[in-house]
Amino acid sequence: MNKKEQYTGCTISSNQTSCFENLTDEEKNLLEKNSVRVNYKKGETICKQGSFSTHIMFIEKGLVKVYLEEKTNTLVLKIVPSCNLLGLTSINEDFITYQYSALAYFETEIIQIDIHFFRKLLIGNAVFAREVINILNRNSVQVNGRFFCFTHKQSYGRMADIIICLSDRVFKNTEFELLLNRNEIAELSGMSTETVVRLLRKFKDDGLIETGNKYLKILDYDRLKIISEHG
Amino acid sequence: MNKKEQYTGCTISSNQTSCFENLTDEEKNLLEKNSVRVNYKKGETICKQGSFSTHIMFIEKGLVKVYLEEKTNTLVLKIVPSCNLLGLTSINEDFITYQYSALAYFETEIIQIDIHFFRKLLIGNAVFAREVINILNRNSVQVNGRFFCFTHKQSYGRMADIIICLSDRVFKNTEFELLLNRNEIAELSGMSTETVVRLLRKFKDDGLIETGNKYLKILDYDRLKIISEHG
DNA sequence: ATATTAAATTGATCTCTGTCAGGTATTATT
DNA sequence: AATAATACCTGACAGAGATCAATTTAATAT
Repeated sequence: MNKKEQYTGCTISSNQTSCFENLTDEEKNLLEKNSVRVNYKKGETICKQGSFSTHIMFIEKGLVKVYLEEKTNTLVLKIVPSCNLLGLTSINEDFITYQYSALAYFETEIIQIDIHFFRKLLIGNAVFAREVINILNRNSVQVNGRFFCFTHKQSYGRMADIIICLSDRVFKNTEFELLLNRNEIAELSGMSTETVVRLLRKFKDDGLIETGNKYLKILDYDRLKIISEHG
Repeated sequence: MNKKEQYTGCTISSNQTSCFENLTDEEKNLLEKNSVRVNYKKGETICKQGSFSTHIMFIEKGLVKVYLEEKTNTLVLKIVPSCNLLGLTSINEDFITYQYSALAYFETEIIQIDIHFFRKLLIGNAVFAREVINILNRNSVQVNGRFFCFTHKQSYGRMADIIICLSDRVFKNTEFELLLNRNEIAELSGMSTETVVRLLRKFKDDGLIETGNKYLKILDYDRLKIISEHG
């Protein structure tokens, strides 16, 4: 029987797509011709919500923050690692502009694929289209889970979530160099910077984690997990 | 130039799919054979999160609440009117169970389509697949907008949202019989029943709406709109 | 090394909104 | 019609977390 999954505020999809494997050699060739590689430095904007959507992006290397913005408000939808696609929403011609912004968390290499070409690929290759549907669905499920967490968990739980998430999915180690500052963690977990500071201190005082200068170490993974589930 | 859309907590997709128009006559025939019609009464469960996903559902008539649940918590993702599909997530074979629950708000007629057959349709007909992709994308955009609202707007704004939404999209009239009770409105707008009551009273006192026995009338649409945008 | 800017921290306060508890009105049932 | 059961309403209270202001620490530039 399936283990019943708990929702976590975790944003980082651990999925990696292999959708291009479904293309024929000829399609792959054409893909090559209709693509360009672009490198982004930490903090650079990869695509901007509201601007014309001219291409679909494939993350070749790096880590990308995908977020919504309106006035001064921001909502991080997901953090996307390498081997994932960005901008798929605009496959739909109703969405002539990007529906979200994306930004490089650090050094990131993107392959831009012409959107008209991408649409042609979809029409011409149903197996490929099917794989894209799968990607979209995995995405929704993940964002929905995050939505659930944001509305039902309080800060303790969300903080625990993000620590676990960083450990499990990004750095794959219980001890890691913390590349995000307090402000970025706040954004990710949907709370204020001050609250992040206070919670991290509390977790430290309680012996759950150890934090130093830009580094974080999990001391009591199990207890964090419990907080994640009940907080 | 495009008017810049504001996010609203509005849940009701005004989209209606016509994806089946892309099928050949033969496919339509097969579709007929692989489908059954089911009628649901108000409050009945149409599909249950966590149960095996055996079919995709098409809403022929009615109104459906789609929501996530975990323990005692609930999150309404969207309200879906007729001519829309449910359960598309499970096109992806990774999701052998439904990822959300759905319930009839009132008398609803559903066409259940065998999921294996639906998958075959997708593989066999790229135009159809493309339309399904469009549906999924419209869906995500809507749910994301709602996510944004829930995290950034406070109760006043969300309350205004829902009143406008009911008026514009469901009953298509500024005066309507309120089919939802306070508890259901609370669920929809992500707040407690008491808060809903208080806000409705406040809106009434401020001359924004008129409420009577199970009915609601908008008196000052423009001011509601302003509250929706700034609240 | 010093100055300047940015990030992290801490404390105090304040507000929104949920919870609880107790009402009244409305609807359903016998 | 009487009773039971919901739904609706109101007030009091409390707690989570945001905001503001001030200080310390770290990072960067001169």
